[in-house]
Amino acid sequence: MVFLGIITAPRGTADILPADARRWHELEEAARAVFDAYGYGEIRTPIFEHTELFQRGIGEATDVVDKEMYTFMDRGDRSLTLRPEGTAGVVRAVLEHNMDKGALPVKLYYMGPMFRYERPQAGRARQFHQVGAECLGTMDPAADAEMIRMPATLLKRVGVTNFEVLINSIGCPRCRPAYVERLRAHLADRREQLCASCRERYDRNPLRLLDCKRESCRRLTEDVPQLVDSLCDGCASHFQQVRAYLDDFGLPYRLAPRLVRGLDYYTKTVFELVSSDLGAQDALGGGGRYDGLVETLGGPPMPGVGFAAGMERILLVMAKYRPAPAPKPVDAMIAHHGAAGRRIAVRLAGEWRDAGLRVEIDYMDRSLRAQMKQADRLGARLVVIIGEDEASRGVVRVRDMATGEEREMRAEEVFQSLMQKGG
RNA sequence: GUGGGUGUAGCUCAGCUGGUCAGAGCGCCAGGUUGUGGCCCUGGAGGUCGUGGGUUCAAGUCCCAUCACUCACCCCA
Repeated sequence: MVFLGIITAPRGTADILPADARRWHELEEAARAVFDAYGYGEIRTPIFEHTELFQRGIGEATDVVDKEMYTFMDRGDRSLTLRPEGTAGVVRAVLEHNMDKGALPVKLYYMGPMFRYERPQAGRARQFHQVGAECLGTMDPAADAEMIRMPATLLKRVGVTNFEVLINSIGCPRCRPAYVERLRAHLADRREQLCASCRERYDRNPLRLLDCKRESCRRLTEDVPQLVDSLCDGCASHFQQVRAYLDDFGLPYRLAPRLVRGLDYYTKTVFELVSSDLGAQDALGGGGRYDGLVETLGGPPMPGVGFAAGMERILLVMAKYRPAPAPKPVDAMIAHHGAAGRRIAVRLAGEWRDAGLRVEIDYMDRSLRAQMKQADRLGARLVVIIGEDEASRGVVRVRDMATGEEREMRAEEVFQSLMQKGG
């Protein structure tokens, strides 16, 4: 396929062609409607940031920062990184524009491309898109509950109902260290039996031991103490309240004691929305509370909670349940023949388009027959025919494509009737 | 980074055990209708059989390498 010349899109990236773009629009519109209802405003942050933002925000020990970032030096010797997630950039912008000093909470949403250097597979790409929201400045468990409800609502809006909500609480800096020590102590004597990556996790990031998929590790950690049983009073109470709100919403969820998430900034509530319609990468979205992140990024102590969902993944599931939206039918195809006819056709097309009509015209010097075929393909409601004869007599011939009826009219009359029907 | 699968026209794919295997359907273009759509009929354009080596008298068809796609591990959205 590729020999001399043609260059393909880089690995893990994809073009979104018009037929797919229509699906994207559906999702984007649904998302904006949901965020709007919840009072979230859109924020658009840069696609690249200082590398340090992610190192500090996401955490050096995470896989994302450790081995998945697209990092490069620019011509001014700055280390920059294509954003691997959205939260760090949003928090940075909030601080940079002093939004933390205004009315709280700050409620923002975003959607756009993210970049992670990984091996592509079903539902995973190097450039992918996330839609997400952040709520900064409140500890209210209702904010956590809403942050779970928003993506759930969005999914339902676009016809995705086959998903499950998983939630857990991973505690806070007051109670988590103690738990981690209990966990280590519990596993100390069987440490050597863990898989290689779990042996490393034991030192670096013990919480991740909990979600190893390996059967052998599962067995070894089966009787390990549960995080939820080790929460401090504050975290336990917070988690209870979040669950109560979810119950009030009538939003079913499953407690997932081993759900921990791969980014360092999470505290208390963490959650994922997973679907069996996806492949091995089964998360449609996820998120949680991050009460230490703002401070980590140089701001004041300020709690926050957010979620992010993978747009391609949602689209993948959407496609299973919904037909692709058809392109909008054109209002009129202006078919022409001869030099005089073409001049009039081009002028009319321009004028009608200015008025908001969808008008097509032939540029290939095709026969009337071919132009009719084209009109049919485009779903044109009517075809306006302007040949030598019509041109010289100052009229146009109008064919109704549904009924096949045809008659002569003045161009202005056709325009008026199109405008009436179009509303 | 590690493993498995796949790679033939724009698209979906046939091509068995190496020797008319370079094909079909759809799509596209044109004609049947010297100014008229959807159906139908006819014709046409379009392919270094991913790429590079090798084995062989002969290779889409076997071997090796490489690239790409894909699925899984890992990790997550």
